[in-house]
Amino acid sequence: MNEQERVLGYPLRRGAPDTELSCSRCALNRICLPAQLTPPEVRLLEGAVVRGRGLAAGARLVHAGSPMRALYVVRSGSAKACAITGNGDERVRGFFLPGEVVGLDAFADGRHLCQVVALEPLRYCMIPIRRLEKLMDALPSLRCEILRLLSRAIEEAQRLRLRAGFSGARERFADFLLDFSHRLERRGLSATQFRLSMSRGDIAQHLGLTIETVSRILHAFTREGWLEVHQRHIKLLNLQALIALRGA
Amino acid sequence: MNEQERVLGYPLRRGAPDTELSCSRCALNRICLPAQLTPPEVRLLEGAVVRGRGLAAGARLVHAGSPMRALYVVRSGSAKACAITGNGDERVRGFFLPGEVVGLDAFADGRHLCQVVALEPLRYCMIPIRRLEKLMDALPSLRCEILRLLSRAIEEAQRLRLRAGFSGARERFADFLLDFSHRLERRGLSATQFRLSMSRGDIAQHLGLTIETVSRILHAFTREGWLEVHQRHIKLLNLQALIALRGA
DNA sequence: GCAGCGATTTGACGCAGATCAAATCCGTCC
DNA sequence: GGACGGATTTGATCTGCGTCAAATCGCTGC
Repeated sequence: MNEQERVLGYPLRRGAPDTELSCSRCALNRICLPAQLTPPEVRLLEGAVVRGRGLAAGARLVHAGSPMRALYVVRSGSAKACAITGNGDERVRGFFLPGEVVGLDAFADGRHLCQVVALEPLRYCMIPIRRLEKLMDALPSLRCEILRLLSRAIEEAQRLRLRAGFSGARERFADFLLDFSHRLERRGLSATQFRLSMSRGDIAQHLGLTIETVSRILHAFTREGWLEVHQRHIKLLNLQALIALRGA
Repeated sequence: MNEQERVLGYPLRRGAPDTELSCSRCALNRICLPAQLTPPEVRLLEGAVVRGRGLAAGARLVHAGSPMRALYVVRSGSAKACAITGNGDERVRGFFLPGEVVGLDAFADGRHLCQVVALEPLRYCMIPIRRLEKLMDALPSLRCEILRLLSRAIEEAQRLRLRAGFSGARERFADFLLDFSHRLERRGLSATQFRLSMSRGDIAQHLGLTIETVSRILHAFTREGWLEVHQRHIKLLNLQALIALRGA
């Protein structure tokens, strides 16, 4: 399989030119923003969407502190959001997979507080914020969808916060793996075999652990027969064990 | 000073009947929802606001899993939001002070995922969700304000998550005290002398610590001359030390 | 005033995970 | 191919905070 055509395992249709821009025919449209919209509404949305240039791994999709110009949606590849601390080092706040919306935290004061960095070659769509506002006036269902997305992000952040506060390293890591697996599955990819697009350091940051601990846990899970690791490739062998560990 | 008139230190104007319902004359209107609205817009909002009955300490403002019927705003008193785990025990997600909006996390699927419990006698306003939606159609600036609130809640939750993952117990506790102090100050109350309306257990839950650790840290801070404690009353003596500890 | 009970404090101890250090792996550039 | 540098693994040690246990405080009702 040509690696160019399977960035993060996401299949690009051969012959579908990259310049094509149609939410209705996009393979992500069940996951992405238009999921709840009627076909005529989707057509209005399409008119507002701009296709971004591709980004190389390591390039920034949004810069910390930059004014909010648009919402972004990952088309292929993946990215991480990082807050920058006073000392200049970064804290990984989260990861974005295809179909996920980037930039929701910038409504608060019109600026992006995190930088968003491509973890691998990244393609994306964007909806300029002015057009989005006009569209929200015209389409109450789009407005609702945006509210839902924001609300879900709150829910998710709070869940992660409680996880960070209350569970041990193994639980957190199991939860991370299961969450990643679940998100891939929703995109029609394998829930049990995948490549982690982020470094051990990024995972550790995200979970509030050290690199060493992440490495040791991975080793421990392997020893227990719950998974196999080869570099960044993961094969989950015992989902039940991971689910039991995470708790409910 | 009559305790009835100073719930959480928030002064109720004598002679202002509790049945009064006017956002424009409400002492909280610089903090609450209408902060960004023009006077005519506020009048429209007023028409949608319903005054809730008072709640006794320990009573629930919203029940976990109940359908979202309204957004609530604390008028006086304070409350905590708790997630209920599979085992039935609660995890404190956050606290609400006068002027703060309760229920934003319910947009995601139309149900409240947390219960919200009064920590002391509580009075509140509510905006039925149907009316709110109509108002958002009519008032783009209200829609923006709601987006801002949601976005700020994401930001806050993520900040707390990173805090839980990366800093030690002392740092977390200093951050908690400073946050509480800051929120009181915004309400025109003392930033250095206040009563914590929640139990040590609630604080511990919220910070991902144990009761014993909270107690010990309070003791340690006292020994270092940074604050004085008498039951739930706190007097901060050295804000700079706390700020330095929290980090930036 | 006193009994009773939950909330809080204090002390002793153990462990999970951080920290420090060194070895090894892997991709990349000459 | 060989050398370099960053990423990852592995090992040894240290420590902050959780856990368990007991004492003390402060409110409520009698």
